[in-house]
Amino acid sequence: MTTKDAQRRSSGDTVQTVADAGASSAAAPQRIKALAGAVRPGARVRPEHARRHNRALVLQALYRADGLSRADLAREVGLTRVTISDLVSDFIEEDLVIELGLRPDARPGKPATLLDINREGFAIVGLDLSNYSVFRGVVTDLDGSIVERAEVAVRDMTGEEAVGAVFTLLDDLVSRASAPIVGIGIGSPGIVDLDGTVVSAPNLGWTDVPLQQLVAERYELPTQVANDANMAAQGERSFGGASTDMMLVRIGRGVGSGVVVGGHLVYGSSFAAGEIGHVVVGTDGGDECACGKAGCLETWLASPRLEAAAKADETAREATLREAGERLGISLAPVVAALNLGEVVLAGPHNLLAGPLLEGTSETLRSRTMAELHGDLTLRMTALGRDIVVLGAVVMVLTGQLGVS
Amino acid sequence: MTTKDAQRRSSGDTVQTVADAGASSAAAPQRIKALAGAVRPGARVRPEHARRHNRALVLQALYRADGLSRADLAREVGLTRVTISDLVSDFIEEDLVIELGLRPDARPGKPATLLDINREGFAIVGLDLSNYSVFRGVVTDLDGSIVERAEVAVRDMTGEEAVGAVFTLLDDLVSRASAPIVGIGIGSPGIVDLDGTVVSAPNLGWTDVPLQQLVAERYELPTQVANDANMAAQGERSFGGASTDMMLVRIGRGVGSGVVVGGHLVYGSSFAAGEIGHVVVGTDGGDECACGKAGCLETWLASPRLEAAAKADETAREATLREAGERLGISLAPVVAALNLGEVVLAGPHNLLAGPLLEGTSETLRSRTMAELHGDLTLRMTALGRDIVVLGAVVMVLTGQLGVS
DNA sequence: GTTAGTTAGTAAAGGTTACTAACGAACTTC
DNA sequence: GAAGTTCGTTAGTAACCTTTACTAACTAAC
Repeated sequence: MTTKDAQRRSSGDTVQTVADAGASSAAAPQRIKALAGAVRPGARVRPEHARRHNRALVLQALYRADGLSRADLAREVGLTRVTISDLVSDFIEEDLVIELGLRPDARPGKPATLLDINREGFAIVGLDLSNYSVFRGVVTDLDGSIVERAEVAVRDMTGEEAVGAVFTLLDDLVSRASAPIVGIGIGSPGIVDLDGTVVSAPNLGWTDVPLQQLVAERYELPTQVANDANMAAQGERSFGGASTDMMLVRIGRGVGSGVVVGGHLVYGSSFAAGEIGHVVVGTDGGDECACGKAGCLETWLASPRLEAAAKADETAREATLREAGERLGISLAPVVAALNLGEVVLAGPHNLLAGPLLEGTSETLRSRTMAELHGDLTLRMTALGRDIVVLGAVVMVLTGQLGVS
Repeated sequence: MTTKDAQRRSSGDTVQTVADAGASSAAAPQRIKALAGAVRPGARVRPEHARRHNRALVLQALYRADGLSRADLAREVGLTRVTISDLVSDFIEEDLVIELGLRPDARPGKPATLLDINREGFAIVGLDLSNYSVFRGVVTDLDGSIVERAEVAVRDMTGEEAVGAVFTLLDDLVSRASAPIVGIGIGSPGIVDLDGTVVSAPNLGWTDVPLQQLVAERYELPTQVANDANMAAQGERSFGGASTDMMLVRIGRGVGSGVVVGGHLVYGSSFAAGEIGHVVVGTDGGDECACGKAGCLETWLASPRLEAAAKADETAREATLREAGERLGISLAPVVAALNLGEVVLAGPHNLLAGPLLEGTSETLRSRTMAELHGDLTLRMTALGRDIVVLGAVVMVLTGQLGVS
């Protein structure tokens, strides 16, 4: 098996991230090679690429429904029992899959050996840099269950110093992980390109910061950096059970969103997809915005305004929140129609969003689109709360390294 | 080679369409098996699936840049010269690729044998059912050059009768094709699902008409049926050189669009993506629409209104057209921002759209989004004119059967 | 004119992958 | 206890792409 491993490892493409999982962890029984070097779209397929794809399918099936046997997997994935056995034996050798024992059912035939992903045997580190006063981070297992938390205050930090804060936070979390780390996911504000370079994040004073590369090299771990709202959308997709055509709208100091089409995140022609905060809403003016225009979505929805309104009397509070919701509905209606979205999810301060605002958005969306044409549209709050970005970061790592989501 | 061929042909998945290309044409030297039975996403990869993928890559490279040698292909695609030679020899046997002769250059080394797709050796049939008074059809070669045209009047035809008109048109075109037909593409109005069933097309009185299946069985040819605006977007992508993140807006009796994200057409959660005609625009009312709402995009932009305005005096004409354009811009702005589109293309009556309307849309889009954030946005008319839908249908066939676009 | 170096394309051999066929193991049902 | 069923493995095969090595055909330079 040693030669086989060496060959498999040496072959293949350059990967976005530098190192493989487990390299920095003594506890790792074997490297995880599940998707190390994913098949790039549009590239040729060699036998080992096919193998990787099939490995991902098996992991995905195991991840979704635990307690499957090899024979179950064969039926589910469409490969033969022989091939599945071969793939599973690889996984078991890497400690990525474990045998749970015999299936307890009373059925004819030899009892099946149930398998599961070794969900607690590996860790993932997720970071959320979107809050202006604090960077938050977590360590989770493969299920996304949070096992460690950490924060570092960053108020007014910018540039190199902010990068240093990321390292401080990661140093802490990585040292506290008790299982081999599969990878690091980081949700950053601003425009982030496909290589995980933060093209522009004004609040952090970052311009063309190759954060993904910096982190990957420092920790020798596969790293994914992406926009915070996009990561939140990923998190909602996997852990919030959102549909394959959905939009996640984050409302906080600003307004951002992540758009998922056909199960895939949309990046856009210059990696700025989801940046809807400075779209002008309606044809009747509005407050002046920091960007120079008037009536931007952010002027209606940014949390300072909503919080101020919330402190007013009950009637004014409700009116302001409902109007904000209506404005959101007005600007989302064309997007919902054009993409035929099945679901729109809001994330942000629950006390501000969950009441009249959500209702206003919902009613406006319905009254401004053709519901009968586009089928049912679900509008709801996320159930993931504050952890939505870090969980999204975890999903990005799971997807990138194991092909699982 | 015979056993090999037989095996390759017998294996494989069920295909959306029933028959392979060339089955009904005596002139076909061999079946085209380029992509017959495309790899479904999420399904396991067997060796032959990988082969199909690589075949598509080679064809794609040849399609885009003609005059490539086997060695060029090897460099381009990333496979070895040996493998490329093997793939190319298959293509040549199928008559899908031809040798052009030696490269004329004066370079060191053995002169290369240039290859090209046999662009004139096969035909594709494309139909456009979106006009309310006439079904249009064409026969093209693999380049999309139109070699035959046909029409059939369908004013007030609905239901079975309209299906009959499709058959009449196809009978004519199929009989006039002088080369083996690779497949049939049909752009239909209304909601069309992934199987090519017209879920709903009110103008034609169609509900759940399995048009793709009907045509595929009748002509024993691979068939693709999709929404007309979506097909137009495909046509603009391939033959109009549009970018990978774009939107094509068709303005005629109604307003429809096709959205392309990351190079892929968006279908939406209930196959109604692009249906933006009945989105309410602005917050200042508008004319009543047949759908019951007021101020729908169609009330501002549908061609009867524009034509009426065009007959008025010059000042009123320009004002109406510009206002219509502005309304389009208002409703597109959120979509452009959310998806970070690089390009928006208009298709429809040139005399109505190309002037003040386009300008109004362009200015409105710029003034209501953050151009500096989203990079340059191109807004333009299509150069494909009336043929945009039939050409899109041709692209769908090319993509579906040869993996080329 | 000869030699060296380069490029194109082919041939043979080898490794990986997943398949089919067949079998033993372990259980239920009659 | 015999028969049937299901699980997982073993053995052998087909398909695919690779590496290595070769010939053919050209340019460049001495």
